[in-house]
Amino acid sequence: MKEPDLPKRYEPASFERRWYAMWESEGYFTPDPDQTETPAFSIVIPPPNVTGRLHTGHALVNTLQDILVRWKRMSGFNTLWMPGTDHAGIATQMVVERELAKEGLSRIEMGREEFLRRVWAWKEDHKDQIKEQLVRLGVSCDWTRERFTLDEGLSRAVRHVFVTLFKEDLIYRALAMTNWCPRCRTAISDIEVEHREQSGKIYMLEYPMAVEGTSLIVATTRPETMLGDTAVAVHPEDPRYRHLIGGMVTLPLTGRTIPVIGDAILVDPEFGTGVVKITPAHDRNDYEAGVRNGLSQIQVIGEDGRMTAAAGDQFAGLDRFEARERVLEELEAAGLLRETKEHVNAVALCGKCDTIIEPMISRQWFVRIAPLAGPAIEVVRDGRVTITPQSWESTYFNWMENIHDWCISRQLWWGHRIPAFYCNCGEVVVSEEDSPSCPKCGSSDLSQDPDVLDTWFSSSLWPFSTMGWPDETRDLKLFYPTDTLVTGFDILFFWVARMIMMGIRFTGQPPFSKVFLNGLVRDEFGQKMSKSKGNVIDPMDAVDEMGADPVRFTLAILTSGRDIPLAKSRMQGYAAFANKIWNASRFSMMHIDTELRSAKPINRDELRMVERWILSRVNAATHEVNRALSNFRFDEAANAVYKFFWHEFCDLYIEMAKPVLLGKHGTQADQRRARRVLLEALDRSLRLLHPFMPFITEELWQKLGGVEPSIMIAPYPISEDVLDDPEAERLVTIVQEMITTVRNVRVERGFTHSDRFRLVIQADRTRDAAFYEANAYLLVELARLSEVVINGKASGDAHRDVVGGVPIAIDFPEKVLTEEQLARISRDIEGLEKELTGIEARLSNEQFIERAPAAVVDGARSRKKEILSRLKTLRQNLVVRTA
RNA sequence: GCGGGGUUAGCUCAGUGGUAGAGCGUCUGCUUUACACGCAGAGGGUCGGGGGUUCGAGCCCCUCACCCCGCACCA
Repeated sequence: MKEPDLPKRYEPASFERRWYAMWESEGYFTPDPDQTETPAFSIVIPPPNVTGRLHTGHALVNTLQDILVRWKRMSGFNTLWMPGTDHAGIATQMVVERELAKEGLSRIEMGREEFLRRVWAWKEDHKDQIKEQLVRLGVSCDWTRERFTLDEGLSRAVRHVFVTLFKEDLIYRALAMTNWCPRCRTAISDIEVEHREQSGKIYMLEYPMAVEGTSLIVATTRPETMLGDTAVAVHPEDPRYRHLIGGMVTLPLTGRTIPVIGDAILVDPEFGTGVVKITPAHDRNDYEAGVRNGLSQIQVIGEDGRMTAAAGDQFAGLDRFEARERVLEELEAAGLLRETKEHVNAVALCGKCDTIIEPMISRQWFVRIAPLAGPAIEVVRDGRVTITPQSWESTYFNWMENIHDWCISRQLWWGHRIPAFYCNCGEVVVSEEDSPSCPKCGSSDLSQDPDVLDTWFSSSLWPFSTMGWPDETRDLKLFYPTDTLVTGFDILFFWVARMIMMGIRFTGQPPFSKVFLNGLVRDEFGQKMSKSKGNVIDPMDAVDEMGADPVRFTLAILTSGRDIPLAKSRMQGYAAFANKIWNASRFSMMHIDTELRSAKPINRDELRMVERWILSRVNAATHEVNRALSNFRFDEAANAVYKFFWHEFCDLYIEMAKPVLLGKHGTQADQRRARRVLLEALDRSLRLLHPFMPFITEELWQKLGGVEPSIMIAPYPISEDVLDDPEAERLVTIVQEMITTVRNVRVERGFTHSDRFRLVIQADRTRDAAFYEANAYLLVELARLSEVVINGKASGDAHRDVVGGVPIAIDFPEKVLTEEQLARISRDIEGLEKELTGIEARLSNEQFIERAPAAVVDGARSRKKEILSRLKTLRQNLVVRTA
């Protein structure tokens, strides 16, 4: 035995950065471009915002990808994980505008060119932050291929797609009702609008009829829009009002008179007063009603959220919510505010800044999406693309089948500028060229559309634009379509669906065959993390505190397909696991020379039962980990390796191997063999663990003197049938249960750790008797016995039990039972009797015998036998004096 | 209104027809020479309520209750 060259505790800070630097400099993250024969495995990263910071959601999605990527790479695939970042139009522009505001600057004053220069500078300053944080996590992305959505190559792909879709009339420009964010000063698409229930007020306003002397009452939650009303509608069949159709009402505060119209689509006579005010310029339904009825549109709210001149002198320039108050005051004064009621409604908010959306008519670019959606629905239906968890497929279909055209123009400066050019002659030129000339009048004095594209437009091309498309590159040939996409369910519509549509349209294939949607990271009580709740866990703080491996392992073991309740205590628990791995390796190194790594293969015929057992168990864990990872069951995979390593390898195998390793039992040949098996089990364990805990496994592997230069390119264990050993599992399990029984009774009898007893095993079957004889030392050591007697005679007062069908007796120095043990035995007996009643009821049921599978019936019969034998034995224990 | 998910041990969650599980927490011992970030042992659940199918239901079907998440509507 020797002192290992290893600290007593797991100290991740001492090696994590070192190994990452080695992996990267050795080029292990970069696939071999010449290996066209090897099957490829590729993943593209969901690109984080270029100026963002890593949060727990990123930590999760990237840990999961890295587990898959490392697993596949070790399993022999030519593996590419494509990294990169997203320019994130609105988000980045907002951040930089905020920074400028601190200097008292605004982008408007600064101008487009200068502003963009500042954003690029900001991007350059921050672009490495996300990468550095991902590196701390240990992700094995191929950084030599790092991409950015505004790179020249990706921008070319964007222009090519835009122009192609425009030529096919799948992109068009139109005046339409759009969601306008007065704060971001841009239109946004429908899915960027969030709805939130809010309690507010609804107002009943009186609109006097111009001639009839009566009046109509309309209800509204947005009184300021009345300034832009151009009609009042009733249901054409409504007997209360239909005679008023064609008449006029005087629109209060404006002096305008507007018509009363009949519209069966807009008006539900059952709802409210049955009269609806129509503001075509500021409400989606009203807009459509306006188009149907040829009404004019009066824009009373401007792009900045302030009232326009058209709202009238007394309101112009007011913020829309100030205007609301003023309108109400004036109506009140005029006696036309008839009623104010509490009202709950869902307000539309900008998904980026929470500002209330103002519906506004504007000229925007749209993708005609239905023709693209059809094939994208098909590939999920026919299984060419699978979504896990599968329940998301219905959500996908539901959305795709009711999809609306996608507004892709944004009134921002940061992003891909729309490749449309306007000529003074009125011609619109859509071109991939930077400065096309007008095909109609020949002029070269065209002005480019000032707007940029929705960030998600470029994101939707990510799986192939990052690989050099539209050129036919080697990357595309080798790695496209990619294999798996891992991302959060929150961007299923924003990103996943659109990638599938664009991928099919432009490459003829869906961009990936499997989608794994991970849940939302929540706090330990299932609450959303938020700064205001103060329950946010910063993944980098956690990495600093505990190491990257425990953080990764925690995220993996919590990923079952639902939301992830992340708790500090969980991470601490898996930091303890890392320490366990560390110390088990440390123990092993006390017995293993590194040259054993090159030792000859294990001769299975020489193995002792416990050695056969541990190899069978490591094989079972190997099988389970591979199976679980294939099904994206990260929790099951992590659990399998955790349970195996801690509770089987450490708690049982190492303890069972100690007598031989320490030279207390067996020959020198036994000791050599035990070392070899210990190494084998540890080696396989570390490789199994590597995708989950890359750093600690590398550190330990290197200390063990691995054959390959790095564990990350060593082969991943695969299960081998030859290692499965049911006999060893059966016998060693019985030994374990015997040990537990002795320990248990020892405590209940009030004996201590150092008291030693004699154990008698009635092993009648000759083959098993030899096993117990040969392994008696295990029981002596682990159950702390004085001696084990096979088929001997126990004293009449010994504690008796039956373990795995084998009767045992523990000879205690006193025959006194404690109250506690008496109670325990009685409880055991009661439990067994209850179970017996159940089994007997089943066995006496003819239907059960007839219909249940034979294996189940046999199982019940042998269980009955076991219970009877155990009951008989346990009852003997009660026939003694009590204390 | 449409769709999806959930309700299992104190907490957070696994468990898709055959004798109820994990982590953390709790209780009791233990400085056993890899590890007290440890070892050993224990306690703790009529699997949301009701009904049905089945020889057998936490698991399948129906129904009720409550919770969560999308989408749509909201004058």
